[in-house]
Amino acid sequence: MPETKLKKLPIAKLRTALRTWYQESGRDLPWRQTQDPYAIWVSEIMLQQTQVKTVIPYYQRWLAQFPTIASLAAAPQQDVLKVWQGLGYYARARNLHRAAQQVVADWDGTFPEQFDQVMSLPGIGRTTAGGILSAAFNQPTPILDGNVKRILVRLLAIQQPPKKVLADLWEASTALLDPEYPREFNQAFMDLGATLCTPKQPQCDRCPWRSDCQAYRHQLQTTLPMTEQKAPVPHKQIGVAVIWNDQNQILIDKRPQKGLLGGLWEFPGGKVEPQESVEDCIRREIKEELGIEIGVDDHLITVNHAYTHFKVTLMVHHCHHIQGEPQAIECDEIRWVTLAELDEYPFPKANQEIIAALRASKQPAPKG
DNA sequence: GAGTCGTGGCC
DNA sequence: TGGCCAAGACT
Repeated sequence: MPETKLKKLPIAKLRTALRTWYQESGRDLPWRQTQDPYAIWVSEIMLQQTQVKTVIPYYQRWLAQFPTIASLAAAPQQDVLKVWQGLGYYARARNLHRAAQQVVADWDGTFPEQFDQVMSLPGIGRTTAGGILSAAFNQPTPILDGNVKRILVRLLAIQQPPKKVLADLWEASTALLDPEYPREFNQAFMDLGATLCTPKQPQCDRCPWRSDCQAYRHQLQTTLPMTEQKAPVPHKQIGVAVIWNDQNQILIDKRPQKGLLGGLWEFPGGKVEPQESVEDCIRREIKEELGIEIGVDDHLITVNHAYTHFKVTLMVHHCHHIQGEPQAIECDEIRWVTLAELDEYPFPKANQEIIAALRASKQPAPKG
C-alpha cells in the first residue's frame, strides 16, 4: 500500500528542497566538524534515545579522555562507565567499550567501512550503522530513527503506529535518500524532525516538504504518528543500607554486568515485602545479599526515582556492621570505601542523591 | 516480538 | 507536576 504512496512522491523535488533548507537552517553540531568514524560512532551511540543538548558535554569529555579507538579499548571498564555516568542506558557504554576491543582485535583499530562489519559490532543496529557510514564515509545507507519515522509517517499520512509499519518506513527512507549527497541528506532528514517536524506543535509553515505532506494536507500533523497505549508502571519500595564499619568506611557493591545499571556501584538493599517494615527489610536483604549482620539506625533520606518502566522509592538508613565478613553473593564485587573515595566509582543517579545527602549531613558513623 | 534498558527536558 | 518523549539495540 505505501508503495503506491511512494510512487506519487516527487522525490527529486523533495531532495532538492530538503538540501536547500538544510544549507540555511541545519544545525551546527560538534560531530559534524569531523569525519573521524570513531568520533561519529561515539556521537551516534550517545544520541540513542538521548537529546542533543544532553549529549554534547558527554561527547566532548569522552573524546578528551578516549581520543582513539585504541585508547578506549585499553581502558578499564570502570573508567568507561565513570565517563558515561549520568547518561543512562549503560549497556551502550559497555557495548561501545567491547566493540572498540573488537575493532582493535579484528581490524587493527581501524573502523570498518563495510555495512555488515559495522553491524556486527555490539550496540550498532541498522540505524546507527547507516548514520555512521553516511556521516563518516558519505555512503548511501538509509536511517530510521525517531525523527525520520515521525517525518515519514506524516509525509505519507500513515494511520498506524510506526512499529506496525517498520518495513514500509525503511523502504521510504531508502527511496528518498539522495544518492548524490547521502551525508547531507541523512543529517538534514534528522534536523527536519528535530527542529520543525517535532512531536508537538510542528512548524509546518517553515517546512520545505509542506506542499507534499499528506498529514499537513489533511491537518493530521498533530495527531500523527499514532501512539500505542502503554502499560502502567509498577512502583517498588526499596530499603537501602548505608553500612558503616568502625573505620568510618561505607560498604558498596557493584551490580552484575547484565541487567539494570550493570557494572555500576550502589548502596546495597532490596524490595520491601508486604507487611514488612523498612528496618526488617534492610536487615533481611543485607543478610541475603552480603551474608552479614547489621544494625539499622537513623533514616538518612528517601529518594524517588522514575525509570522507563517502573518507579522506585529508596528508603535509606544509616546502618552499622555487627558481624560477618561481607561476601559478593548477589553482586559482582563489594568494597569498603571512605566518603571521599565514592567519587572514584560510577553510581546511578538515584544513588548520587544518597551520596549528596551523606555529605550534607556529615553524619559520623554510629558506633555499634 | 514484546520487554528491557536511564536520564533530563519539556509542558 | 506527572507523564511524555528523545539520533535504538538487544533478547
